Amino acid sequence: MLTTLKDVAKLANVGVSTASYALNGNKLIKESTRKKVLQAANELGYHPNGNAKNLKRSKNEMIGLFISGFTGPFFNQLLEGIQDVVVSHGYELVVCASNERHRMLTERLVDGAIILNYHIESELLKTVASEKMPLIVLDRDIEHPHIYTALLPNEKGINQALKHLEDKGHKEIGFIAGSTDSYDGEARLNAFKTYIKNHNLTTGLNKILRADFTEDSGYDTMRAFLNNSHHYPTAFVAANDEMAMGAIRAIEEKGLSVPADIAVVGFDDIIIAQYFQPSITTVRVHKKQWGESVAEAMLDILTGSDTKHLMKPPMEFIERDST
Amino acid sequence: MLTTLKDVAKLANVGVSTASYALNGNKLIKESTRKKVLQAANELGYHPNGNAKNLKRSKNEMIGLFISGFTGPFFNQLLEGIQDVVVSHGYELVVCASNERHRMLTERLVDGAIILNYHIESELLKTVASEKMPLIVLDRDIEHPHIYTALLPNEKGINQALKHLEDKGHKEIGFIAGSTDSYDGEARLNAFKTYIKNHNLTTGLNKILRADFTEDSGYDTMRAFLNNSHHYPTAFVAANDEMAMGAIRAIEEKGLSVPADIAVVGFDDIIIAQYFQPSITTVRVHKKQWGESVAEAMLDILTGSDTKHLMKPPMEFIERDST
DNA sequence: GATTATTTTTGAAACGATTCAATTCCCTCT
DNA sequence: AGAGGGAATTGAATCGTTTCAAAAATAATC
Repeated sequence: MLTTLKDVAKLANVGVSTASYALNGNKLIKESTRKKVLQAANELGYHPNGNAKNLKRSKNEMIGLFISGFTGPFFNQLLEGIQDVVVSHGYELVVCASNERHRMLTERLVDGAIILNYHIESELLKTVASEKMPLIVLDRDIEHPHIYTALLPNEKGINQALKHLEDKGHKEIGFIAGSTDSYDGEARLNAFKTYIKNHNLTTGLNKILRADFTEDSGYDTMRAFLNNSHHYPTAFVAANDEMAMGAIRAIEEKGLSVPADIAVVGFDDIIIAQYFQPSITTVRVHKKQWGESVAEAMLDILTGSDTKHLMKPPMEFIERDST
Repeated sequence: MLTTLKDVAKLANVGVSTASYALNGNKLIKESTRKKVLQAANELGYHPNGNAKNLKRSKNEMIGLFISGFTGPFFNQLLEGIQDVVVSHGYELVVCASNERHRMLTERLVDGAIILNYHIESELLKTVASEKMPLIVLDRDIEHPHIYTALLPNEKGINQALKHLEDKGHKEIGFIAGSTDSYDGEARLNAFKTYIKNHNLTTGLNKILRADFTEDSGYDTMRAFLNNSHHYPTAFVAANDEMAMGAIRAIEEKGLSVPADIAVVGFDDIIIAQYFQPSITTVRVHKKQWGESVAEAMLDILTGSDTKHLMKPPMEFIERDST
């Protein structure tokens, strides 16, 4: 059997409550007995049982980030930002990528959760969010007293991209959309549609290609499109960089040139975007800053000081060789 | 107050033990009462308290991966591999990046842990490893009945790289090492030294540059080296791809050409390696497979079937334009 | 030296589940 | 109608902590 607080107490020859106080640095305990207890704990290699502790305390000092998977180069920077802030406040961060049960979340093993996982249903989120466990969602919009929302300024980004293309003289612009269950993806698509309509640019439903955020899907979709159409827009906006890269591959394979024949702009500014040939014009999302501000907000919420941190992360348009 | 099992029981008008059995699908409970309980639980939005549950059951059905941070493109694929296997076995995976306390680990909030975090001291690991919580370490070698080791075949990789350079006619080869607290980094360095000695190749201590795994450090170190030396090796092996990239930048900036003047080979085969100009010759580590086999091993250990899964992940030499 | 403060220490009651052992139901069978 | 037996239910103990309220030990006061 693993060593427990009782064992420590026995060895140190004190009551278990004394042992507990001693280990937790309660100043009521005499220095000499604290020494005894510490010594005993050390000798036995004692570590407290977190489940028991958290159960009694009814808090975990732990905040969770729930994502859908570790694929894609997008997460790292966001994670870094969150991580930095969380640990600097004495909490710990756990990252869970799950697609079915989400026990860390539902069983309240964290004090607060940041959600970026479209697998988790909004209904579920509503039943777990509470005073004791606030949520910040990054990938949807939910109305609930304990669910906070931190969305990307997708519309602004798309507008900047389109403005740029318009300035370059493009009149007919297509869009490569991601899978429909992505909030951000659809937000970008909608922003695109609105802009096109308001600016009297030419496009048609058939110029809105549907892929699924992966590079391969971008390639496949663009390839299929070019094979079936004798006429094509002079520019495309993709809902993320990966698809932009795939599309460019397909375009070049078809003997057309980027950006001369077709310009392509991506979204996110993942690291490879600058190394790709041609380097990709894109909308940079400041992921690390986003992470930081989200984490700050969470900590504010947890410590009661109601938050002003939930501002949208800045976006920046980056012009490179693909336009 | 949050809703507890007792609340559910009361609403369903049954004893709390009945409620517990009902929710856990125990076949002793009559179908009609189970319905009642489920209904009540649903109505109250009940989710069990994980801490209480895990405390009583004394298991968490959760395995932890402990890494030092989310920086660097190395982790994603490893993570993916682990994640896939873990969830397909009904466990959940939590990833923790901590550098001080490691509560998830020490407080036994996971049933098993995979360690790739040089911040965690081996002494600590020895005090937490136990029958109830086995460890697999990926970044060191520990002798302990409940700590298993899964290291990369660094030596093999380095040998392949050097053989390749030798075949290309290089006689004098340098090495760009990472920071000294990395087990893999030092293993690569040592493999390099041994090979050089055994094959009578020329090098000197001054041809072993010391950087810290980041691209910038590779750049700085190589730049400093070239500025101070009138003579340089015709090839360098770097302990990872990032540093190789940095070094190449410095070399080209100096007006020398890669690979004509100096050939460079990296290690890991991170995604950018193939996009970089020139694309980087490197030793591919099959990170996803590595992750998978490690996870398989962990599950084997946890379910008692003692493991045969701990084989070293395959490595593959990839020749590209930088040599 | 008895009384009152002041430190220290401690047993016992939570926390919210699971699960054993005992009880209550409900049938079926003499 | 009473006994016997399986099915269904349940109270109570338990997991390993924290923490309250009370006891014990020590020091201070008159």
